[in-house]
Amino acid sequence: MFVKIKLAMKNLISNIKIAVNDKLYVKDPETSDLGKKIIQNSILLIDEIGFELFTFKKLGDRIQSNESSIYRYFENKHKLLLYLSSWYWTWIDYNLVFSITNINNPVEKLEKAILIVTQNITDDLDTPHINEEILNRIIISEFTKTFLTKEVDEENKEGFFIVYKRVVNRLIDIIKEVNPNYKYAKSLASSVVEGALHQQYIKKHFKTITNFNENDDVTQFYIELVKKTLS
Amino acid sequence: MFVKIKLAMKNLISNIKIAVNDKLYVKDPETSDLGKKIIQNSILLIDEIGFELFTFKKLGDRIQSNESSIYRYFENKHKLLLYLSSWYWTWIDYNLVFSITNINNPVEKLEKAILIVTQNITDDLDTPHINEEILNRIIISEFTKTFLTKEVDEENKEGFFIVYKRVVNRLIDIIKEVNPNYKYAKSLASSVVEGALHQQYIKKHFKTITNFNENDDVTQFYIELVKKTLS
DNA sequence: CTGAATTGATAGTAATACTATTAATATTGT
DNA sequence: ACAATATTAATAGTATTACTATCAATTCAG
Repeated sequence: MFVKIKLAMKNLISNIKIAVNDKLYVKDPETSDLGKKIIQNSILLIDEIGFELFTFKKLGDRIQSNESSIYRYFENKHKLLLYLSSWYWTWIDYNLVFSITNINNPVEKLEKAILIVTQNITDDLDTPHINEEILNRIIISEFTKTFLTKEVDEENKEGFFIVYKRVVNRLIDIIKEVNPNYKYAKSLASSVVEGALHQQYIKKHFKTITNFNENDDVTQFYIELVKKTLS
Repeated sequence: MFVKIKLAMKNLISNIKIAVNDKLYVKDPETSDLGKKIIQNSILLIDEIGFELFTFKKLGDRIQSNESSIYRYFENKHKLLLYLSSWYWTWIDYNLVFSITNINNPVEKLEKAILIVTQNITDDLDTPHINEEILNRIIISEFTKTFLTKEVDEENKEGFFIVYKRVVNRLIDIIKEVNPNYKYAKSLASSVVEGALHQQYIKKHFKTITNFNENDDVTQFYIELVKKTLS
């Protein structure tokens, strides 16, 4: 029965187009083949060579298209990364909402929510042109850079980070449900979401300062940490 | 008596040159006036315009020196940022070690250590050409970028991040002293050090997902979190 | 006070991050 | 089926960046 409901939800999600803030693109990449190719291959190329070395020229070469055509979809690579990030957090948000629907026990809800934001991601086959596992790797190594810029405040006002903050706010609400008297619900929630990305990064690159191996989930660490902090 | 010892230590620190991994520079900037000017003004300029827009040309203009002269000290701006970061973490490490010397109670040690890595920094007058308050702002907004690159693993092997990891390791040791049975000492310590930077950033830029105002210390949040987690 | 080291000035290169223009191709509406 | 329109491709061009190389000027040290 539970499985059936989950499948029904999954079907639902596969028909919902993930809507991204329209200030992030010049032309919506979801509306054309070239657009989808840009999204799909930018994810692969950024994963391969990193965001710093990624250019629209290289992407054009890879998809046998022209640099200038890519500029018709995105103003610059920073906006493209913001687009990919918004897409990712929207997808996480859907998963979060679905995973806690119909669950009434706050602690159970908390555990499910933490799982969603901390677990290792595998590809979601409902989105053929986007590989979530690879997108997750990009988020782990590149997302932080989207807001560590001189333009944060303007871009924040334009709503480029709302989806990310929405995910954090869902966690905040659940934390408050579990313990309405806890003083630092906001900081705890934002710590978990950002911290999970950092732990996933260092388990690959700074192995001496983490207790996890590359394939481990960091989930248990965060569930224990949050539950103890709220007790 | 305690104050006297602290002052004696402070005098000690003022005579100890903060040594930075010599692979990070071409010529040691501490050995010349121009070198010190480069350090001093790179901190100010990066703080003003951000690391992305910072160039050696602009720095040269500012210190009435030449771009090519700056290249005689640092290979590129990335190495310069790594230098500043190493300097910062070495300075934090000194402060950490001094603040816990002669303290035997592990919990007290823990609280002092967390204070050092989470508190708002003010200028240390023992280092005339380096303004720690501003350097701290740079670390908050730029340090994470030093390791979120495709070259992390090589640079990590070259030891560019040892001082940072040394600070984390000091915390790990103290955490283990407080609770030798806790399974995630490493991840907890690295979470606190990186998390504190993130909380300090968002209290300025993403105010809705933190419980702190710009001038608040995030220390209390972390002390409570760690103590509860270890209990 | 002379030779070595340091710094400054200038020039040059390849790559990046675009903009502009025009041509080629595909799509659509009637 | 065909003209109008939209989309994409190709090419060229610009300012800036991130350097390297060379040589002249200055400083410093024995």
